[in-house]
Amino acid sequence: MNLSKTSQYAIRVISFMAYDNRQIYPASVLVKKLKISDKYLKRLLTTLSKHGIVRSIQGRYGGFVLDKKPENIFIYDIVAAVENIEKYYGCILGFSECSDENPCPLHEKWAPIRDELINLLKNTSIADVVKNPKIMKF
Amino acid sequence: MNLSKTSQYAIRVISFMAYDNRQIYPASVLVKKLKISDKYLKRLLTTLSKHGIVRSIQGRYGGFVLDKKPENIFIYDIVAAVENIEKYYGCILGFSECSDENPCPLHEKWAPIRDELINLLKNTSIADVVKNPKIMKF
DNA sequence: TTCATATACTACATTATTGTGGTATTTGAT
DNA sequence: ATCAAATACCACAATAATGTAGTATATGAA
Repeated sequence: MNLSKTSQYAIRVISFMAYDNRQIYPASVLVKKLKISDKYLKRLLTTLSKHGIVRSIQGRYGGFVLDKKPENIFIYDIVAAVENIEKYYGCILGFSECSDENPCPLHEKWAPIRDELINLLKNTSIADVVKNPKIMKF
Repeated sequence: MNLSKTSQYAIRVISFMAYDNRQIYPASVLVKKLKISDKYLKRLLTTLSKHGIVRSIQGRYGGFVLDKKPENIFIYDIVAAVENIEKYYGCILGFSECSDENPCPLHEKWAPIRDELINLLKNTSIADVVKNPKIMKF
């Protein structure tokens, strides 16, 4: 019951870049700092650039930069960029036809919790995350 | 953000058995009723019997019976029987060292939601589920 | 005792996620 | 123009979850 590893990686990278903002980071530096598998992180950064969350600068002295202010990048956007966000709206028992109108037996209990989670993702920006980065060891 | 398919299967089977309690169901009947892959469901039922949630009766005219009253079987027990329940207690950002004392940046917001979910699983019995089985098409 | 029909077990197949390797392409500094 | 150093791309490897096949074993009814 958590975000995918890919989402977690993405949040950590973006957070690191936000922590010391407006600087160009080559992927190699991010790999070393965050200890995420080299090729996987590079691919992830390309994905994030295609979704307008980072900007990629090719060629020598290139790298990646945040494309928005940390206050305007929300966890939800990052998760939606790297995995299928629909998953987070699904029925906890897996009934595709489950809805407010046609609820599964757990719907009334689960839906509010699910909504809280989605609101958490939607309302939490990378700026919020970076306010207390202690555990992230930047 | 939902239970694993295996957990969902398990809940549906147990719910079906609770809906018409104290009857012996051969796996073949459960497979047909619930449209879950034959061998996968049989293996799942064996797992559930090893965890004392159902009782298996071998040989001709055998099958599976609930081993407790539906009021005493909780979603949490079923999930814990078929997947690693620790997963549900984990940090949303994946930090293994994240805790109340050493929180990740999302911990304060996430922990209460996570606790609500766990309470939902712990406090909801199969009897509760079966009260409104409409969507389950029993 | 035999037999039909049930569960138990073992190994393999498929799929999705995560991780790796090699090469092509881009581009600023020289 | 060339080169170093960066991203982009493509194909494959490893792992975990889910699904399938075949066989062994159990047991009540006849």
